[in-house]
Amino acid sequence: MLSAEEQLEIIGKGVAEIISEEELLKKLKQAVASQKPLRIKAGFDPTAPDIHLGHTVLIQKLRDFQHLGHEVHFLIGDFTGMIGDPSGRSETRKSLTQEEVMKNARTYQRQIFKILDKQKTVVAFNSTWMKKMDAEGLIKLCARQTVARMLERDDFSKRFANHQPITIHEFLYPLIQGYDSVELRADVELGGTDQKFNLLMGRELQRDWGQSPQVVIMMPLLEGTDGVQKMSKSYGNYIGIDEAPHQIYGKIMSISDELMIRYYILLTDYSVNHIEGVQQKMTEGGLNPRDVKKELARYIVSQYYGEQQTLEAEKHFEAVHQHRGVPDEMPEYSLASGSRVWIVRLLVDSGTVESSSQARRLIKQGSVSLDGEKIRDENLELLIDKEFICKVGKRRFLRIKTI
RNA sequence: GGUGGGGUUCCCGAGUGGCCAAAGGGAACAGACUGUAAAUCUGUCGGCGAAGCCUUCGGAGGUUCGAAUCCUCCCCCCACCA
Repeated sequence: MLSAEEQLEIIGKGVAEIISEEELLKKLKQAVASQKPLRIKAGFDPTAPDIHLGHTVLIQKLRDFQHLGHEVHFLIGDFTGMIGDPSGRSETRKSLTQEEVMKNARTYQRQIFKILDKQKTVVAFNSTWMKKMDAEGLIKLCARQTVARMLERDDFSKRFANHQPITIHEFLYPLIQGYDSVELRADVELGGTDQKFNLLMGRELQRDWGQSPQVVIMMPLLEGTDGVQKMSKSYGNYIGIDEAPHQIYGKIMSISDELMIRYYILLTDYSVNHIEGVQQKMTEGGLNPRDVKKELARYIVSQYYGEQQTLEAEKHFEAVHQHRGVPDEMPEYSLASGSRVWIVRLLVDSGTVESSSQARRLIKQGSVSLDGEKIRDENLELLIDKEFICKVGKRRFLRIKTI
């Protein structure tokens, strides 16, 4: 085990806030002295069954702890998932059914072990203890906090001020999340900055239950591909770690140059110094941002797929986007040899384009080409006598085969 | 329970009898450019083999030559008071 100070440095990289650093150092020292690993808790709401890069910021920090020899408790909030975390929400979340929650939880587990060491990870479900809690227990838990305290929370107070509804069960969420820390006897809990209130609740409840309060470590929220809103499935700006390698690669290449730096800081192990150096070189013109971005794309894809697939993803990108070429693989559509097909019909029937209106528009805009030749006539009747490659826009391809 | 305010195209949001397939913004898509699926600029942005026609403004009826707009009923949402 590394010394407490060395550990603190690794843990501290990239975090938004630690409450408190002194307490953490103290706990680390104790762990080193007693050779007893710390119990690290991170809770996940099984709402989005796809883990995306935003989640990985936190999971990678858990991995750091694992590497340092600590015990990671991956808590799946199957019970709280039925409430729906109100954090950062401007409206009440839909609650999930038991079935949905369990299905999502399974997917979660499969995905996190792309990053975490399965052998060293304890997976827990908060329904284990919450299902046993009776009404009396719940009321006693509720008695620990006041409405005023709840309303201190920024999202609640905003909603309250804006006269948006807050349902009472939403107040239970932070209480239960906090109580989970009691059950897990967590030494440290990790969460996003938006989780601050919930994380602090754990400290208070642990104190109430006579435990030493957990240290709270908050990770910054990763912006999605739009560069504005946090990465989230519901905003459609996410990059899922289950996506195809070339998809991940491409999505990373589509982020703005500015956002790329942020991704470097939160998603790679490069030191802040190194990243600033790269940034400097880019502004001076010594480095092409495109190449820097390609390196980021390689870095991330190779985390979830091997070298081989990463290289293929890059080749795909270079062929299709950089050199405006044709990918190796594309959807195929077969037609009888010698038949004649109206180009619009072909695009619609093959599923390349959604409607004939859209196909016409695209043709008018000069975005449809056959074997590299632009089509201008939307009434074109195509004679199917050989294999064609049809390209729509920059990245939609169709191979037309003959039978 | 009482009183007000709402539900418009993927999202936000304007529209209060014809000029409305419906302003504006965002997203998306396309073209140009490039250093890339960055940035920027320009355009497109319900459907139909495209002439015209059809469907769309919470739902169902109605008034009218004509309804997103007016009337009736219903459904849903929100606020204030209790």
